[in-house]
Amino acid sequence: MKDEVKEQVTTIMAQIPPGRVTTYGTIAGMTDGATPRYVAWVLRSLPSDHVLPWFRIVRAGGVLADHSGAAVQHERLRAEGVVFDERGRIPTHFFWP
DNA sequence: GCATTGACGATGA
DNA sequence: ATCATCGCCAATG
Repeated sequence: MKDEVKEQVTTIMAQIPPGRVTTYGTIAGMTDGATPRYVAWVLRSLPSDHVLPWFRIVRAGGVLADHSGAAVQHERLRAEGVVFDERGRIPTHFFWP
């Protein structure tokens, strides 16, 4: 059921350790039947008062996702201790799992 | 029910 | 290395 998958996505998102990031494809692979697009849709559809670390989810290769809050996300990750290289990418060292 | 869109990913030029 | 295209799947109009 899709609600189950959405719950899996939110659960995995909440399990991301601080100072680490993960990708849409990774979450999609952990869940059953989810796709990166679906994960993205879940994040976008989250309510305003969510407490999930949505800013820890980036695109494949460690590139920030294309959304309006990318700058905020960058700032948040920087506050978490994540380091971006000069090309705006996150080293694989910060990837989770 | 069909067409468009989207916080993506992989592949090819 | 960058840019362009296709594929995926679900939601929305």
